[in-house]
Amino acid sequence: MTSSAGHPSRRPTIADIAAHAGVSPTAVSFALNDRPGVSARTRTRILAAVAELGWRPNVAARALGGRRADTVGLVVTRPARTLGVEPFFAQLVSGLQARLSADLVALQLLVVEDVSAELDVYRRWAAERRTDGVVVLDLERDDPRPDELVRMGLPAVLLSGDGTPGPVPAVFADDHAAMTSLAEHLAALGHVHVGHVGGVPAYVHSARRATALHDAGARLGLDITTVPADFSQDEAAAATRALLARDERPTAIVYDSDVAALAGVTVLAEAGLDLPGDISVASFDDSELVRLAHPPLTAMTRDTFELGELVAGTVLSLVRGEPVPDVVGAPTPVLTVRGSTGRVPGVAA
Amino acid sequence: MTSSAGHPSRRPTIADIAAHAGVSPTAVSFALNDRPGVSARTRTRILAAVAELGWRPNVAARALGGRRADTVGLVVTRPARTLGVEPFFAQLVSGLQARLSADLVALQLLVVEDVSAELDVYRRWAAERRTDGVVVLDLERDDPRPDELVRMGLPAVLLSGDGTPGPVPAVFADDHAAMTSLAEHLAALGHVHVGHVGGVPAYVHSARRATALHDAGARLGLDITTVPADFSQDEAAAATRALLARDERPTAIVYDSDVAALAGVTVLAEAGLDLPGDISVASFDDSELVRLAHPPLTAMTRDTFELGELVAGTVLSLVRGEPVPDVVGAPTPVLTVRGSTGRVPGVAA
DNA sequence: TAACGGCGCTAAAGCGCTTTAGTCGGCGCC
DNA sequence: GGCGCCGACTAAAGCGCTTTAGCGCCGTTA
Repeated sequence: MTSSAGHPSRRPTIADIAAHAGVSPTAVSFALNDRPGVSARTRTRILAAVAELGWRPNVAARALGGRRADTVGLVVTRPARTLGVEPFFAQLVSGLQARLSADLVALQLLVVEDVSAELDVYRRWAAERRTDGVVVLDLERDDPRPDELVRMGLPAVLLSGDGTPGPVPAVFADDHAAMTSLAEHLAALGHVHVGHVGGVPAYVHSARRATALHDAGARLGLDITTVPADFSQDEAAAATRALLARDERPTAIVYDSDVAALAGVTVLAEAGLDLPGDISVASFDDSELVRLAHPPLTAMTRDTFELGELVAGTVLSLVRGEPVPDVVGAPTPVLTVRGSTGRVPGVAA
Repeated sequence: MTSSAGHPSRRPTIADIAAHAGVSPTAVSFALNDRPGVSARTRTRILAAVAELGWRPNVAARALGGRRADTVGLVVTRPARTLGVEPFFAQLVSGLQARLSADLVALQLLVVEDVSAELDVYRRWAAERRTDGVVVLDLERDDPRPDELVRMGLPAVLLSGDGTPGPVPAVFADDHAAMTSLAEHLAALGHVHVGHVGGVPAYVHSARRATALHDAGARLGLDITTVPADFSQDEAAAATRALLARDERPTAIVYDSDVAALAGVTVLAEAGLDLPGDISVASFDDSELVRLAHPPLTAMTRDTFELGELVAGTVLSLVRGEPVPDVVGAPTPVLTVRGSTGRVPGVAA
């Protein structure tokens, strides 16, 4: 198992394998990088030497020559602790990681306080040639990041956005269509007064979801009330209470995230409301959390792991200079009906 | 905001700032690395030039010179998708990240299939000088990783272990003591027949927990039945059903993880059992999931985020050659009693 | 006054790889 | 038969930084 003994072990360099194969380092480099200028015979001889000596590229040396760093970065601007709570992140990171590691590209993770710190990180990474590209989350209205990234020449892929082409490619899932189907589901169950615990209003995707719900509401004759909340469960709980306190108490509540939904369900339980007998609940994000709730929650299902893979694949293409569409379509979340939504109370089936 | 215009922007190198400050590159390097051989005057002049030109070190060049890569690695050997489910991981990673990024050290994440693939990754990282050190999880009995890591000279810190000094430093939380206090809690409530849905038996910490529970049981007169399960909720559910099917049905069940506990609770609910009226449930891992359950579950609480910070700090010390104790003590998880545990049914309070 | 030593600094080599600019020999062509 | 061309290969420079060796100067010491 151990490499052949002998000289006090020192990592073999391409000079070593060049000597071993009786060629120049240049030839080795060419052979390793599949470049022309080496005969098939020589190439096999070189690769044999590589295998025999157990050579591995020194990434630092490679990166120094202006090459790839074989690393993709992800900077998350959220309170560090929420990372551990939101299944979305963990799933996304798993997916990113899975796709990247298939190509032996590493994922670099960083959590920062705000967008300005995030931009600093990008600048540092670009300057240090630490990452070949980055994934950008939570696009905001008038977000400075895409333009800045273009300016500093750091390849980037946006997750989300509004589906319109921008300065950097975006992976886009149609939240609008998804939210519409949720609204239709509730309308079909006879609900009219629907509460909506939204996400951070500044986020483009949150805004899109709210808009979609209101659009669908107008069309279907629903009375939608959106109350924004941030990632915290406290805000989601407070928003739920606010909705319950309204004159026209909603008979159904839609939550923008699974964590918010769970917090909301707790409030509803404390208020003595039965699901779905007294009130229906749906979550926009599906996850383990939502499935494990009692009753399991109706939610918009999407494969976040797969989404991560898709995003990672897009970054890889971009980094390699392969053509990448301005907007990469991700599957639209699909409605999964579970026990938390039912017919509006007081109406015969 | 933008750097002063002029030459078609090119990253300033140490040569540029040397020219700008009127000294040699060597002097600049010395100044930047706080080495003697530069007068205070010159040093300030150099640092001023650095600031003015906005110089940033090129990590690749640094690493090439045999220096740090400023990166710490974490390889997780689990099915990639479970990563997104277990709050423990996400929290741990957040904590690691938080501590590392304070020192501008990056976290490299990789998920692999098995321990042999994990070792391959370590070998690659060591060969490529990609990471300065690694964090190792889920130690198993006769685990080859510590010795191998020592052999390849890659600094490593173990999370968990059994509290005895080994070839590499370990951060150790006393699961034994924690599990003991859980057992005492159940005994105090009058439970005698206690089920235990364990973790992966090969893991040292799972084994320790099981041992602790059985030890405490022997002392307190409990009848403990351990059924092992892996990370999957299916197995946890099956284990729960197995426990319910026993002649002497347990009046309380202890779960090794939060995810397992949630799956178990679902089974219990389906069986029409009321918590804690009919049966008590406790989870060894605390988390958001556990708190959001109905009723919220009694659990052993520890701050996993903080644990991550502690581990990261230990790796950093190790990498820098600072003295690190063989065993770094992490806080013992503390019992948090919630609504899921109550007096044994059929016994007067 | 000469020898010595230390300080402040520089020149130059080297880390492992890529890349540019060749060199050399053989082939086809007019 | 000389010319140009092409394929296979090499020499050498260069990426940005660290480090080793060494140089000149000044103050100290005998």
